[in-house]
Amino acid sequence: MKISTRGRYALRMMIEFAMHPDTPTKIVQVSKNQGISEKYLEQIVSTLTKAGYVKGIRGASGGYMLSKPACEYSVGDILRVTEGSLAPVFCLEDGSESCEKDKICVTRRVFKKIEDAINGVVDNISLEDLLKEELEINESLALSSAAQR
Amino acid sequence: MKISTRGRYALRMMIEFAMHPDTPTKIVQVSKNQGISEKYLEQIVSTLTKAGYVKGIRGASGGYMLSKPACEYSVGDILRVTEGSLAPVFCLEDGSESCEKDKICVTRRVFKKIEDAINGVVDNISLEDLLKEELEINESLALSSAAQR
DNA sequence: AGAAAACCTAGTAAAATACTGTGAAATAAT
DNA sequence: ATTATTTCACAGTATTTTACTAGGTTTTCT
Repeated sequence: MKISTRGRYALRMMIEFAMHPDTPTKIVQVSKNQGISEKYLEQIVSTLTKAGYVKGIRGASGGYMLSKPACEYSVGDILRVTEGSLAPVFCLEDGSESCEKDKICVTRRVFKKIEDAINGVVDNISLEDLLKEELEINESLALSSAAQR
Repeated sequence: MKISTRGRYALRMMIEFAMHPDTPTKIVQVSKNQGISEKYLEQIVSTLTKAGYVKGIRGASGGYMLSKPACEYSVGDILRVTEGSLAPVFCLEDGSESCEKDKICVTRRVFKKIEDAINGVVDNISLEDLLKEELEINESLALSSAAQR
């Protein structure tokens, strides 16, 4: 019952992209800032581009940019596309041929409630929300380190 | 982001135990009813006994019994003990030495909210609730099959 | 005594996870 | 035009987790 590195790294990468929405962000920069392997980030970002969430710009001075403003992404969007699905059991996933016991299964109902609860959280937090929190934290860190001098 | 068979099977097994709270239920019976390997169920039930959730009675005419009334188990109890944890990331787990970025991490907050949401669901459904639903379904199935004659 | 159950420990095949590696294609800077 | 820089694409691999299987011991009822 864990969110994998793919989803977690994707979130952190998207926040990086959201920080300079007008200039492309390079993978190598994200890698350095976040301490995550470049190659692995490339792989993850490719699912984001395929989903149309980011635009890749090739060549020197290239990088990645969000294709929409940060407020239009939910955490759920990002996690679902990178994780594959947030359903806690396979029988709740979209394409799954419902396991015949469909309407008989009491545990299925429990899992549906769990799924709804998860979606309720992640669909109500936007990338912009994360960005704002991140900026607030960075600010307060800058202030406290300035105070130490 | 999936609940494993251990957790799912444990729930179904506990429902079986809850159905005859006064007589021991044999693993072989659960196995037949649920179509799950005996040996695997044995392994799962051992974590339930170690947690004190069920009592094993050895010997012929033995089996397993709930150690408390069904209303005193939450689905969360059962899932947590069999799954290990329901935290969506390792850094939220009990014994984990919080990853230094503790208070700086914006994504951690998201994951905490997810965890809280999951717990909110599973801690508010009791084994008795599941049992009742199960019995209702069985009844309606019996009625409809009787009507066919 | 014998059968039937729980209990215990170890092993194992398959899948998923978390990467690494190689190189091609596009673009900007020189 | 060439070179450097970046995304892009695809393949490979080590580790971990999952989902079991297997064999045997112990306890207790009949």
